[in-house]
Amino acid sequence: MKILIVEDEQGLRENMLTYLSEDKNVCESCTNLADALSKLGLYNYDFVLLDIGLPDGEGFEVLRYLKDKMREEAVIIISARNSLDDRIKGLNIGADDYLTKPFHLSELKARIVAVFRRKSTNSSNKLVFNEIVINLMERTVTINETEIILTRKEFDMLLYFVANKGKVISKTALAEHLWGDEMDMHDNFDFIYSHIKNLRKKILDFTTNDYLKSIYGIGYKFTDK
Amino acid sequence: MKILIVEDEQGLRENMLTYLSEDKNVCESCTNLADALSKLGLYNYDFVLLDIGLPDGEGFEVLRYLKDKMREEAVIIISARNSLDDRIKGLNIGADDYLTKPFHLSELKARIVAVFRRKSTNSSNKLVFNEIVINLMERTVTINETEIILTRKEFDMLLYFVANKGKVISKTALAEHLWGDEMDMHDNFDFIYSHIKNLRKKILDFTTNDYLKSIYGIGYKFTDK
DNA sequence: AGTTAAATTCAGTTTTACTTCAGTTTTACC
DNA sequence: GGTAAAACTGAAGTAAAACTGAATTTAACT
Repeated sequence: MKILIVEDEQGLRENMLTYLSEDKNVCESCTNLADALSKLGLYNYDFVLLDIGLPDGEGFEVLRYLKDKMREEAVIIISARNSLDDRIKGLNIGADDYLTKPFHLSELKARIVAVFRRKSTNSSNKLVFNEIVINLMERTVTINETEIILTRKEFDMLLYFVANKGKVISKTALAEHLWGDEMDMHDNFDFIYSHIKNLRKKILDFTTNDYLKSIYGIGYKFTDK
Repeated sequence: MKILIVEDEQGLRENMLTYLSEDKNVCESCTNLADALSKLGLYNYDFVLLDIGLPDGEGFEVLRYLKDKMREEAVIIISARNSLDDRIKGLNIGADDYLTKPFHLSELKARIVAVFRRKSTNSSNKLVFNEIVINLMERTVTINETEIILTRKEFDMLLYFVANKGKVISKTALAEHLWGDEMDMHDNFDFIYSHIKNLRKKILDFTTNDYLKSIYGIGYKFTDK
């Protein structure tokens, strides 16, 4: 595989370089943001190992660049900080995994293999909204890495909401999406109230943000912010 | 949304009226060409659902009228004939969609939504007036990047004002747009005063410009400058 | 079949927006 | 400036909408 290593610490960079090269990988490295973006502009890689704290900016820029250009490179973030925010931010912008310094080179290799397998089986089809991660293939939802168990209706409901993130969804539109338009619910939204309530409860058990806002008289809105 | 239904078949007309009213639309209806033109002369609508075969003429006249006056109303033609000619003729004169009887009311609604989305996405979803940004899909209003929470009536009111930016809106026109013409408010504008007051207050909490000017004895005017 | 979970209904409660009202301020016109 | 109509204001009442917990019905899975 062709791997780009973006890391300013000389020792770590050279260790990764030699260690990964032993496994028949083609490795290149650079020490700052500008060089990384320039290299990515010239070549395609299979993997980018990305330090966040770089001398000329944050590694997130690379992620944004790749996401913006719809590039296929797998990215593993390598960061000194172990904050949840950075981890989630990285995964949000499209990173595939996250590694905190210090780490064993063997762990790095294991993660590369794992990410590669996940990407090639194409089951990494996930939607990320802050601490909420929705895996479409597995039909699972995790919040802060703990899975919440949703029923069919709850999951479909959540999907419809996130598919229309930010937009206001009327209760009738919701009903039509979930039950089809044959359903006549003359002014009876009890079951919607019920499902909304249950979905909200499950979400609020693991995060304090209210993602599902009510718009009085209009409907509901799923929001990121 | 404010919808005008032009349909001479009593059953169908009443069905559409009740069905669409359920979705918080303000609906009015008439049964012939003359009334339709008269109503369009008096009020603005968001949508016109237009039957072609009317007792006193062809619905195409309405389309010509709207086109001639450069009106913004979206038009969905409803016709018993399924001839390609009519369809083409209608779309040529400026109809946005075409529906052949008989049809399901759910299909009508789906088309209304689709036409509305097409119309609104074509003309950049967001309305911007200096520091005020109105997002129709999200049903949000931000002033200097902070969101202000508006109720239904406040939001609809604001929309009506900005749609008629610079023009003076009489209180009766405002009342008719927001409540439909069934509402009789014999010289009692208390609720308008109330809503205006609340809307103004919310706006003035975040900007010092008075966008909503009162024209004594006449009405109100939303202005940019 | 029987068991469990999910979907829906129900009745009672809380919340919210809309309207009304009474009192005050502003405006146009004499 | 005085006056009456028009416009505004804060607060209170009211009905609709939304929410809730639990009960019931329905569907799903051995």
